[in-house]
Amino acid sequence: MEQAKALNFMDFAASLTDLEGEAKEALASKLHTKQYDKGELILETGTVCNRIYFIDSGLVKTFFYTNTREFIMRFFPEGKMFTVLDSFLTRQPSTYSILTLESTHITYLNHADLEQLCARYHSMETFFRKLLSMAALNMMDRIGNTLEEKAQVAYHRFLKEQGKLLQRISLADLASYLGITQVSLSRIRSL
Amino acid sequence: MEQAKALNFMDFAASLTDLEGEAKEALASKLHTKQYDKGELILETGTVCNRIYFIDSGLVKTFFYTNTREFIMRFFPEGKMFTVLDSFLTRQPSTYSILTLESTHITYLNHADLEQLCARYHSMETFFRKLLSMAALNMMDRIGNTLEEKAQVAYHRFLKEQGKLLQRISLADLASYLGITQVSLSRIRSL
DNA sequence: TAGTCTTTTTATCATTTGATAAATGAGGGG
DNA sequence: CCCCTCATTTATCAAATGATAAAAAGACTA
Repeated sequence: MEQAKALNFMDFAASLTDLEGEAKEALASKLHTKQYDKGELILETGTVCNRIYFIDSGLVKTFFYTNTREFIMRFFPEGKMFTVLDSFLTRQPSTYSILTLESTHITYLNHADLEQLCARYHSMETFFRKLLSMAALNMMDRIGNTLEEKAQVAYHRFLKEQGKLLQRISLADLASYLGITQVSLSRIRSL
Repeated sequence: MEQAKALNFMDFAASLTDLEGEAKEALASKLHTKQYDKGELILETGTVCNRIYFIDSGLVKTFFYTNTREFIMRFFPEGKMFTVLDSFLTRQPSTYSILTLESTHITYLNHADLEQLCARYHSMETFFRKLLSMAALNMMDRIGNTLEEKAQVAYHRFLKEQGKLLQRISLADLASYLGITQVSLSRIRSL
């Protein structure tokens, strides 16, 4: 169920479901693109997330703040789809923000358009269902890991599973992804 | 998006989507029921989870082991649907087990039947999509909380949000849900 | 009621992590 | 090449949690 390496939104969709010609055209006609510089906010806390994004190139993080610290839900590099799922589904203001960690080019689809496409084309609903399945699986994994692991184990797991990303994110960001402080991560790395 | 209080599988499905008569009949014809005593395993680690469950009455936990401890993913009381999502979707052996904490009556649907229903009826696909949405939202919530919270805060949040359940589960189970030891939980409660 | 088993609490000590501050390192612009 | 800024590491101390053992409290049965 790992998402295939897709170059763009349409390929990605096709890798999940066979979209018949008509659905495919309808989907393509609803897509938009946008370019962000490094360090730009794609979505800000308190805003409803109206879009589902595909990353053509670049890297983003989804995160939230508490009183004292920042916590990162996930990183998304090129070839992945993402959104702030709770806000996107419930239409409520998001507690998460999205920030680009690199110059990033995205393709997106609006919530209303997706709903309409799902209502009209069974195959689009299948696509969306599989997308949600992947999202749910990823999150389930993350819960299990977060519950189970000491920071040290979590760090090494990250190295193994997403080591490539380490070249592209700061240690501060990795720490807040792991749920620890940057100082604590530095300590772990030195062992 | 909170699941409405449903008395049975069919009502639950209807609360999420309008199933047309034919789909409704097809679904109803695929449902099975089963009764478990308290403390019975509904699913054991290493087995593929082939079913999606609705709890007519009772209470279960989904959990996994590490070398040293047990961790609980979630509790599910009557009126809720659940499955071991990763195994159910990927068809791989589950790392989670399901155990009844009370005498429990369930209604279930097999994976193959669900797939078939989804392929045949657009409305069933919508139902499944919404089900996955709810599951994903719940898990997202849990990640955020797990990342963010100190055990003490997590305990009080649980009291507030699911306090009723506390009457029905052991403190040991609550501890492993919160990701701490039972001794640690006892300490927190005494503050 | 006494006895037994389970659950919960208390106590002690070692380990992990957070908070804070300071030192070191790396990169960029004058 | 020097200065500035930002990222990372190191050091110190306090707080939270885990591991272990033992005591206390409850639940159930004979």
